[in-house]
Amino acid sequence: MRSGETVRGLLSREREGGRVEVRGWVRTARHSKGVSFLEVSDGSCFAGLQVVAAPELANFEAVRGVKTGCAIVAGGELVRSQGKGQSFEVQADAIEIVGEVEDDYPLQKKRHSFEFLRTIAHLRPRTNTIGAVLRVRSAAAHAIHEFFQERGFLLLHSPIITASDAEGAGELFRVTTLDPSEPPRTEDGSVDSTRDFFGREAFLTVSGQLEAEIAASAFTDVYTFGPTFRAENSNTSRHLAEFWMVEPEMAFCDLEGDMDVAEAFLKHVFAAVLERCPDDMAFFAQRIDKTAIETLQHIVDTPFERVAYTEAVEILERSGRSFEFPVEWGLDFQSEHERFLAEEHYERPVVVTDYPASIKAFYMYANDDGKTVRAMDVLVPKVGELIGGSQREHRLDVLERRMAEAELDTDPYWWYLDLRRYGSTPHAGFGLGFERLVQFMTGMANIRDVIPFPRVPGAAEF
RNA sequence: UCCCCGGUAGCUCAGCUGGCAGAGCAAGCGGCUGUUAACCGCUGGGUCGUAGGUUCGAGUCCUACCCGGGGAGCCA
Repeated sequence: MRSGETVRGLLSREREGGRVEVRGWVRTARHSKGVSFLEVSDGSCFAGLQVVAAPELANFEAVRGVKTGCAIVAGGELVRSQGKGQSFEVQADAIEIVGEVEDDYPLQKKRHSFEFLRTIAHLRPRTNTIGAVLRVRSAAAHAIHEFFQERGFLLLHSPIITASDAEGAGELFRVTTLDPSEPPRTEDGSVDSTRDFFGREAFLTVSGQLEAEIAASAFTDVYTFGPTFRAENSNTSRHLAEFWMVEPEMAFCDLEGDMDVAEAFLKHVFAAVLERCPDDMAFFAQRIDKTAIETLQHIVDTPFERVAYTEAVEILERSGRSFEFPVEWGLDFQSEHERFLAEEHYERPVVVTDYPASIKAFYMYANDDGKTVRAMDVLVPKVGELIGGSQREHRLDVLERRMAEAELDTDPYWWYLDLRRYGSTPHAGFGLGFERLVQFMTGMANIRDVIPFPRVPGAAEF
């Protein structure tokens, strides 16, 4: 049952001829008295393969009952198509109806709203749009591993369950095996976490960065690519409670090296997807976002601009534009500011560096000016920030001072501080939300439609 | 969490200043010899999100709640 060729393979053949077998699900069926056309998709590519059934088939009457959603295996000669719209088709000599479809199959041969498709997440991968999204997602994931592996980065499997709260920010999901109705309690009445599964409080990870820093202190260049979790009650088209993050970390590396890698990384992933998913990208350009392909190609072809935060503030102030939110040194950029810089001022991706320390995390390397840190954000046209990264503070005394200023309890970070005691090196890394990357590549408006099974506040179906 | 918009057939929607519940697609049945989201004909299909209220009469007006979408904040 596994010997068949994919639709992708059959359609990419040089020439017709030979008996082939195609297996998949019927996208649309057109029946007339003397001939039936079944368009079969197996998910291997955007296009389906047309199967032509004639009355000579032993089960022609049954084939006439095949409709959208049926699973079939069709064998026959691969021939040049007489009709328009496809190069090859299969002139069937046998069609096995493997899985029938009940009358209430919800997918139709027409456009559905994405809201509706989310309610049938078990069937929506069979649609044009979600199918193309998930192929692009897979190709992008492959390209990400390819980029780092080719450069000798070690893949680190950072833990999903952690006891530390990276950055001290973001709401955490609690991991516990205690009975919520009757947890063990200490003498003062609070929940006794020492009797929980791990003997302490535990949470789902919000970032693999700190663990990646551990690994970079042994393997030099490492990356993580895994799920992360945020229990924020934010209900937007750009947030998920469960999402995937890419986080490289490099020892003996400063912010300039970090930016070099980030730029090469984005160019590699976009170029790979454009090359390997041309039909899917053409569909996005046609139906979702007209500029989808040219936007990615532009980023591949264009060197990124680099500008310090302080200079970027001056550019915004001199622009003469009236922004909804104020521009002032010390304030973080709003989306409108980021988009102005990337879309209108530079008309290309721009990396903004050296942000005020007050708006960035405690672990970022402090500049000598006493005001800024070695942080960088990659801003791209249309969406703004795509990557956020920094050179890390590797000087123990400075790091301890910053943690004190941030009023962080240093006890849970004893191992993180140890790294600064034993062979500390300048190092840097960045983070990228994988779903936002897929959103950017495809032009999909809602992040819930670029992950197979979205988890958001109030919804974890499927 | 805050602001705005919405919820009518399986899906996408129309339904006017309150007065008999509608269309297209899908489904079922029939027709059609090369279709391209095929086409043509017929048929079935409704707790108008939920609960109250106003009214002779509510899909329509009012209140609360639930769900969905867009935006904001926060972020990736």
